[in-house]
Amino acid sequence: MSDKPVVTRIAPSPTGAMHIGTARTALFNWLYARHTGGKYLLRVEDTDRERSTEAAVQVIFDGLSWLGIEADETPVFQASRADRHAAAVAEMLARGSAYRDFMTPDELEAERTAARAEGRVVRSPWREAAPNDAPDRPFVVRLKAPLDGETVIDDQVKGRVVFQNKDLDDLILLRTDGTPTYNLAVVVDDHEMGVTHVIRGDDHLNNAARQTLIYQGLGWTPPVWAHLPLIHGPDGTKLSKRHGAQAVGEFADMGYLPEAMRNYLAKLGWGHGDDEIFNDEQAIAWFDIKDVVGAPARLDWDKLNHLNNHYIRLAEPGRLADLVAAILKSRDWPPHDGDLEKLASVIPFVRDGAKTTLELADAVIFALKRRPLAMSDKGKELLNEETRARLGRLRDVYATQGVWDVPSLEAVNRGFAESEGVGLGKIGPALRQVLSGGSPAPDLAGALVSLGKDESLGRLDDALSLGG
RNA sequence: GGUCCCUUCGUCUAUCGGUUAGGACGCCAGGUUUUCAACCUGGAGAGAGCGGUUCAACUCCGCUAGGGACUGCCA
Repeated sequence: MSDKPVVTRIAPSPTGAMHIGTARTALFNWLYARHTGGKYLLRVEDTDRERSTEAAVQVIFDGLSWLGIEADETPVFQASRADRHAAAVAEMLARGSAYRDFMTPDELEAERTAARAEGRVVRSPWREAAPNDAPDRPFVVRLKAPLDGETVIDDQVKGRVVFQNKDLDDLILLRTDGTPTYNLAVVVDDHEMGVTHVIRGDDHLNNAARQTLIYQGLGWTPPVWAHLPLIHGPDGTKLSKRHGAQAVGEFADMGYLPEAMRNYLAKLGWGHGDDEIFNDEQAIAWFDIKDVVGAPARLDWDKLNHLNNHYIRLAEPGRLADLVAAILKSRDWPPHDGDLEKLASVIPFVRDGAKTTLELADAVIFALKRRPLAMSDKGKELLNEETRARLGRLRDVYATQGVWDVPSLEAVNRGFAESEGVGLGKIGPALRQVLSGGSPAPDLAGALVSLGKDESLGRLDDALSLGG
């Protein structure tokens, strides 16, 4: 709220996969920090020891670095800060803004039922108990929240949200085993990490009010809040596995480029006028939390594909070659010497129609095939006597062709068809089969160029000698 | 049940009370064409409903309906 430098953070919990919504939240935090010249931090919320695993932590690191949004400082692990959390609770106890609650699980359950029936919030009888009434049994520490008045969240996305304090319960700060709960840990960590802007999913909007009370109980100033709507599946329900993908890693495996994801995710819930395609510099220059849309957005595969295609067409062929090679390897495609170079030279001819690098991998196979190519049934059908003779003459034309590029070969093909007195339609399909062996391939000239003169002539010779 | 959030073309969105409600993806039609794409041109397509405030409402307010979140000693 002041002119302090902005500090944002992403605080995922390592529970197995990193949801794409978490990735977008990270993106927005990153964009806002960059936009304001502030810092963007990462904190791993691993206080749930049962679910947190090292592998799950790695998933978060991998997902974030794949997306290209690196934190400005080394990650903080929440579990390692337990002593700080405990100290904060001790402070609250001392200040009288927290109390020990000795309710048994059964009593709590009964109170919960009663409270719900009466349409009110759970209240503990220990809230006003004298300190020396303390029985000798396990207890939790609860926030002693105000019973009346209101708590206002001046949210940057949702606007002014007012909560009646009577509707806010005394949340648990420390569990029976002395470990801190999420709401306490978040407040303590955010405060001590110097976080100025908490930008997170709007499933936390209610928590913001209660966390504000904790800030007050500690005598601290709450951060600026910004609650982002969630990302839904194409059908408007919560995004889940059955929508095709949910985790960041899955998008990577499906052949999406990180810059395409960044552009697409940025456009989900935020926008800058009519701009659809923009790079990181533009996004950083334009981004402001205040422009984030308050309503949930649905994941639109068509649009993601469109953007991914755009970025595939922009990418360095060498980089795409590496990506495609990795995909082919995972399909047990045996690599040969020079394949990587071949890929880089072929990719420019086949990338226009590729929505993902998976499709790019499909599109490139025709060029990697080794002679002699197996002829498809369709190819055999097309190669009748007449066509065979014609391709023979075309082969001789190619043999004398010096400049082997797209414009020249297009001219050659047209000229040849003319000299034969037929349309290209009489030649193209058969030639395509001969060159590609029935695999998807670019247009004729593109196929010839990406194959190279020697390979093209070789494949022609193979086909023409077949059944002589 | 209680508290809170959300609601413009199929989808993502623009619109700071006055616009023929704009763009993008997708869709449809046509063009180009040797396949599939890509590409070019054109087209259809929206303010959830009902009240109110105002000279004027998609925009402000209220109600209803429909989605969603929270209501855990999970985060």
